[in-house]
Amino acid sequence: MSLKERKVAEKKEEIIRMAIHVLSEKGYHGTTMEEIATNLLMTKGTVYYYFKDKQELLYHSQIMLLNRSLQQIQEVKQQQIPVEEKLKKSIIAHIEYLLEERSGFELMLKPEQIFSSEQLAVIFKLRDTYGEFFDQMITEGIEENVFHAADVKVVRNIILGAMNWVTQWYKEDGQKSRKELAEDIAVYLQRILIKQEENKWK
Amino acid sequence: MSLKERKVAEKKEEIIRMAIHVLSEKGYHGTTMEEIATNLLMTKGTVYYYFKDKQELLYHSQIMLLNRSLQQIQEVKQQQIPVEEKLKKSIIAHIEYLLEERSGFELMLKPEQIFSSEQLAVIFKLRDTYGEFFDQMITEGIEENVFHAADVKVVRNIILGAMNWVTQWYKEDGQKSRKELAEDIAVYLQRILIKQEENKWK
DNA sequence: TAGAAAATTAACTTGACAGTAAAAATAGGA
DNA sequence: TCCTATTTTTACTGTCAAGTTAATTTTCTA
Repeated sequence: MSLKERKVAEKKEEIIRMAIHVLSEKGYHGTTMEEIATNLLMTKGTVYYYFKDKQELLYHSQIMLLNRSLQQIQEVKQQQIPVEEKLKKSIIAHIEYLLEERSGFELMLKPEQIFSSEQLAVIFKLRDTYGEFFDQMITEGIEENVFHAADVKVVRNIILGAMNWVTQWYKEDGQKSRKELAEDIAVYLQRILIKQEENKWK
Repeated sequence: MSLKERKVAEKKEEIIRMAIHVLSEKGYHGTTMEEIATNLLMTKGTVYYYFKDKQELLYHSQIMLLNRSLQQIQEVKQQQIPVEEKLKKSIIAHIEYLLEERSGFELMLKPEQIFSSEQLAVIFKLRDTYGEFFDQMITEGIEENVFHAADVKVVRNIILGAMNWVTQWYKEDGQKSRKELAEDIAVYLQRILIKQEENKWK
């Protein structure tokens, strides 16, 4: 029983991964169920055996991506390091993950066009939880007087925007590795918040 | 003759504007020519009379948006003000325009999925020109020693990303007006580059 | 190893939408 | 007012992809 269930789950995951892959290249409407299936050497019917319809498949793709992101940031959060370090690590982790999946994320842009309101509720909840992690870090930094006071929500979204935009312009051409890029961006974004060294001399 | 031509041009523009509007809500594949037409109280056939096909219509939508952006930033560029002010004004203008059209821009995200390579070349050229304005300001600021040295390309894209992301999260609910929001974001983004006041006291 | 349950396929239906073409309406000048 | 250009509509075709269904194959178990 559990074995069989695991097999089904595995298959589902396989399909979801491919869906993420294809969807990211062609967008929701540009992707056909047939194409997803063919890429996995199966037929459309099989995909429909595991997923009710295209929407549901895409929905699960989003959930998987979001959950993995959440897991990552949760790990960072638990570490016993200064808050500015946490923020930096979170930014780096986010960008690296984004570039790895360079993709699925891109269809997160207009979910209202696609999902049912129940599905949207779940997606937005997860997104929000993710965003709140950043809020917490920012607030913490402000309270500890490491960061400038700021409109937390605005700053959070500046950071998210700058990070998520990376897929739009970064080319994997060797100029800068993903890691280097992520670190650079983290440093620049930190500047928005961190109080300068100079203050310590006053 | 010229009068007739102007009439045609006006009609085309009317269609383009509606196309931008509908496309922005539903995305490229989610938008039908019929819908664009119906919204303008005309029939699909009329739209095809003015535009060869859907792709061409969308293409012209993009060009219009980009050209208007360019015009705006060019105006800012010509002003005789300090470079950090120029940057700030450019950011504010960009965000305000973005929120006004809250829309058409969103389909700029994956143009490769839609346009022919000739069309793409034009679009990318315009985009690039736009980006270069920011590069110039950043470089200028660094040379004048007003800004920190930085990887210009990375910083430019952080700024663009943070700005363009606004459509994803800003709600027109009165908490903050567009103008206030734009100004706040400009201030935060400036911090990435501007050398702090404190330096003057060293 | 028989036979049921699960998984897969092939062939089909359906609907939607891009694009077309010819007819109809509207204008504007002679 | 008639005639020609332009503009608009109507009704159509063709295609493509989502989703279905029944038949077939595979897998598992008693």
